[in-house]
Amino acid sequence: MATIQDVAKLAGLSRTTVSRVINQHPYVTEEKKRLVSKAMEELNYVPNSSARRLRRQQTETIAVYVPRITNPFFSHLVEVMEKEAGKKGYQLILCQTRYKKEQERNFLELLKTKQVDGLILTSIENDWGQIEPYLSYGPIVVCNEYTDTAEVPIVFLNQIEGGYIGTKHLIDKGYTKLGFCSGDHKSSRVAYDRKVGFLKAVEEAGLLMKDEWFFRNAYSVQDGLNTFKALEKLDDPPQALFTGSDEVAAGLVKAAKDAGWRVPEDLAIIGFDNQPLAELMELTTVEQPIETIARNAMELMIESIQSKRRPVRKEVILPLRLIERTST
Amino acid sequence: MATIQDVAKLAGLSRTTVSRVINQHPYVTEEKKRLVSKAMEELNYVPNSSARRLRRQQTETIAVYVPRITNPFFSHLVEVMEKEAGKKGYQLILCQTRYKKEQERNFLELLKTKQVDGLILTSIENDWGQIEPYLSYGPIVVCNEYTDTAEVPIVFLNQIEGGYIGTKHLIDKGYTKLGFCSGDHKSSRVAYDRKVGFLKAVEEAGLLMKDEWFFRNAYSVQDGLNTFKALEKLDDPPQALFTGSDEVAAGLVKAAKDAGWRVPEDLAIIGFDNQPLAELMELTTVEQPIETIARNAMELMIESIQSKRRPVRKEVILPLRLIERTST
DNA sequence: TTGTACGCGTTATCAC
DNA sequence: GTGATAACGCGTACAA
Repeated sequence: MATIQDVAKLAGLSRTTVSRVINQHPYVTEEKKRLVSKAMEELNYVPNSSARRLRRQQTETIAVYVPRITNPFFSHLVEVMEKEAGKKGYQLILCQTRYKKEQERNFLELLKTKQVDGLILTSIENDWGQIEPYLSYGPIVVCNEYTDTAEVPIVFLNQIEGGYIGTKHLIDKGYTKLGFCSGDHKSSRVAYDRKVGFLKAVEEAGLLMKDEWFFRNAYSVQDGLNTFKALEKLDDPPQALFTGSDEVAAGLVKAAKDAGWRVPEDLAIIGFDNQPLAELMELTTVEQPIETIARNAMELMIESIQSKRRPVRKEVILPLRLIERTST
Repeated sequence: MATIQDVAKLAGLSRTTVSRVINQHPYVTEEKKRLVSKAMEELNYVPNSSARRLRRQQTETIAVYVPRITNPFFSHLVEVMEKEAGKKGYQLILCQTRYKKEQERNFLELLKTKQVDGLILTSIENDWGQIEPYLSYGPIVVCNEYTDTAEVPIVFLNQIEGGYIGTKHLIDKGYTKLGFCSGDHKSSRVAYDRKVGFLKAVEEAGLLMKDEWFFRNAYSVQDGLNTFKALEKLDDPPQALFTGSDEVAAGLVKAAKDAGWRVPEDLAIIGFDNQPLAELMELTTVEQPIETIARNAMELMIESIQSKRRPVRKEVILPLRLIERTST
């Protein structure tokens, strides 16, 4: 493997000059530039990035945390982020926390050991107090999930609004017995806020709720199938169900139909996200502007890295939109 | 940021000893070990990985190429790979080639510039001749896609068999006018071989084929929808359709039903992969053992990195399985 | 406009 | 057992 030294020798110049050519510094004669280029080509030279990283104290790499990449919401987020990062010359390291606190903490070491220039969190497993100290090692941007205390750029959606408009839609359709089904309300602010929006709409309409109409820890198609099994056993099941994702909604629709229920007559179901799946299953759903939040988050990240300022809290809140189909 | 030097000073020892403790070398007194550990903790010291990389000439990072991470087949592959890599202390850099030759070539520089220890390709856009030279910079493993000439470990599925059993199933069901719909047969060996298997079954049964029953460049749900629109216009459409993915099949089923066709009576459709989507849409499909190929590929990769042997061709071929549902 | 010399933080090689 | 010293490959004050 050729080094910068080899190139210098072959070109009959110093390492400095070669380095200047590589990094496009001014004050190098065209002639020497050519000389250097020729030598580089001849030796098939490429700068060693480890050395560069050490010298420059930066890696041009960003870590993105997601619970699982197979969740379509997160894979979409990552797709856009990778694309944006690539445009600016950054790479992405993929970190799947698998909804585990410990796994998330392990990945935090990436920042501490200078393997990456910054972190983008799309979900948060630990308390912010656990994460906050790592800010002294590099910037962190939060995207999708959010917390009140974090002094970092945060890009998120108005999930209270999301919960509200979805629920309002069900109410407008005439359903009076409403169920709520989502992920973990305890640790996830997203799920929590949607519930707030849901309850707001329910209250405004003066509807009654039952404890048994709340279902939690539902993330996947399979969870949707299971949720229906639970719902089916109730003496007084809800007529309509607000869910936290299209996958869960799709699972519910499938299970309901398999059991001979009609959708939406016997059970109306609303999803969240507007994935391709939602169109296939004819799900009414609340659309999230994934590309926009992903792009915004990546821009804020790169800005943070390059400005080297101490991060400040900065909220970017984007709107949601109802898409009506036949499941409600 | 504390360095190894700072730790050494605080502990009253040399850098060497500190390094020995960090890297668990033998021949260090328990007492000094404690001294060092204490100093490290006090200074909140963490080894700088850029320096380590430079010194050790390795990055403990692996690049994985996929066309797009939003394709569920590839996101599943990546999910498993990341998990396996993590177990062995490696990280994953995600590279989306977006089905573009140039994008793929750009990413090859990662290996050349020593940003990663190795490359796993799950799709191949360029001719192998373009990729082969990079083998001198580090190991490459091919997974899912394949080529005849590559002297590297390759983990793949018997796609001829896949095409055959799917088609045979359609024939056994009594369909005689069969269509074929997949990605690009030119560049993708996977698509090509499935077609070989398809034709083999068709020929064995002595069925006739029409050129207009072949549809190509179909990858997504949307492509499935479009394909139906094309099929619908034919004077003599096929009765059953073999497709290269569950997404395409799902799109077809949706479009067919929307147009008032019955599935499978008016048009039978078989998918490929057995994703959650296949269950939801009741698709008969050919199951691929994704986890197994992902795990195998990652193991071969890490083995290649650690053994530092010149790679040899090594095929790992795994079987496929038919899953019957109501779409056929 | 070009070159010299030093440092980035680690680890491997020798001595002792 | 422990420590000095020399790489690893690059970038940049500073000097010329």
